[in-house]
Amino acid sequence: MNGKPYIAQRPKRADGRRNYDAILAAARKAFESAGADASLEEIASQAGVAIGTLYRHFPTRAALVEAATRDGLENLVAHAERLAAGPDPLEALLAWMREAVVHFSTFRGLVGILAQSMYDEGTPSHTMCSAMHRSGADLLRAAQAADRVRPDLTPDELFDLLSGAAWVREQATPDRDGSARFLELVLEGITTRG
Amino acid sequence: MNGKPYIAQRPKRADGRRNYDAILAAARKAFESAGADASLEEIASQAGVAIGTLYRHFPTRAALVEAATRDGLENLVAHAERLAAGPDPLEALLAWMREAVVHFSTFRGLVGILAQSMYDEGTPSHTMCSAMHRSGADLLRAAQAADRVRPDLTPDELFDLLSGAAWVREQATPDRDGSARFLELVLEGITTRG
DNA sequence: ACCTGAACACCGTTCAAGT
DNA sequence: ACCTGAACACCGTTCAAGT
Repeated sequence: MNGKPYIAQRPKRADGRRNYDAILAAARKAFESAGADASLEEIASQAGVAIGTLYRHFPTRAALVEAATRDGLENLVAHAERLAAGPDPLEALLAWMREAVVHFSTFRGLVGILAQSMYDEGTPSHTMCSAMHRSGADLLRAAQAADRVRPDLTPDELFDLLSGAAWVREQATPDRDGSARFLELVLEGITTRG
Repeated sequence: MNGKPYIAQRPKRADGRRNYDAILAAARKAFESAGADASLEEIASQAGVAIGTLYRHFPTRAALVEAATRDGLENLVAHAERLAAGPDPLEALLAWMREAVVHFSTFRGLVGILAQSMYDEGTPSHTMCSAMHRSGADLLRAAQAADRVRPDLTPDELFDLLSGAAWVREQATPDRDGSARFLELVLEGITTRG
C-alpha cells in the first residue's frame, strides 16, 4: 500500500550520533523493565534529550523497537549460518530454536510485535524478520531432509511454536518459567521417532 | 498482601442494573474489536452513561474484564464436568482443551490477563481462574489414569500449552489462524502412543 | 543537520454536586 | 443508591524557533 516503512539510521553528525545511542540505550533498559509500551517521555528524559529529539530519530514506536532489537535478530541469523555448518541438523535446529525463544522474549510485548512484522510488510522490522524466518526455515528443511523432523511441519508452524514458547517466557516470573519445558514438549511432537 | 480483590456485582436498583448491563455489552463489543486495552471513555459513551458511572460499577479495568468474561469461564467449568462423565477420558480432555483455547482468545490481551490471574491472588479473576484450572487438572488426571497422556505432564504445563495456543490464535488473522494446528502438534507431544 | 520545549489532543481517574 | 460531568494528571505527537 504505502511506501517503504521508516528504518532508523544512525546519524553522521557527532551530537546526533551521541543522542541516538543514548536514546537506544535508555529504550532497551525501559523496554526490559516496562515492556514494549514503556513511556517515550521517560526514555527521552533518561537519555537526557528532549522528546522532539527522540521523535526525530525514531518517528514511531515501532521504529524504536526495531532499532533496539536489530542486533539480536542479526545475531540470530548469523548463528543460524554457523549452526548449519555443523554435523547434526537436528541439534542445529534445536539449539537455534532455544536461542530464538530467548531473543523473542527479551521484553514484554516483543514477540507480538515480531509476529505481526512477520506478515506485515508495512512494518519497520519486516525485512529483518523475514531474514530470520528464512534462517529458521533453512535449518528446519535440513533437519527434515535428514529425517529427524516430521516432514509436514511448515516454517510458519515452526514460528507459531517458537512464538508460543516465547510468549510463555515473556509472562514468566523468575521463580516460574515454563518455557524450557514448553519447548521440550513441543519437540516431542515434531521430532520423528525411530 | 492487600484485602480481597474487588469483584463487580450486578446492582439491585433498576436503573443501576440497566447501566451495568449496557456497560458490559459495550465492553464486550469494544474488547473484541480493540482488545483488552480498549478506551473506557468510548465504552461508557457507547453504553450511554457518563464515565463516572462506569467507574462506579467497575473501579478497575481488571474488574470490567473479569465481569465481561465471567460467563465464559463458568461455561468452561460446567462443560468440564459434563465431559468428565463421558466414556473416553482422552477425548474429554481434548474437547475441553479446544474449547479452552477458543475462550482464552475471545479478544486480544485476554490470555495474558488470565495467565497473570492464575498466579496472582490480588486479581479479580483469580477465583474463577482457579476453578477453571481445577477443571482442567481433573480432566488431565483422568486421561493420565487411563494411560492416554504422559504421566509427567503437570496441570501448570498443560495451561502453558493452552495459553500458548490461545496466544497464537489471538494474533491470528481470519486468513491465517495456526492455533488448531498448534494444538494438534502439541497433542503429538503429550499423548502416549501404543 | 540537529535540538529544544511549548502546545495540543486524548484518555485515565477522581470527586463534588446532584437525583 | 446511583448518576453526571468538570477537573486534574499523564502521555503521545507535532511543530515553530533556535544552533
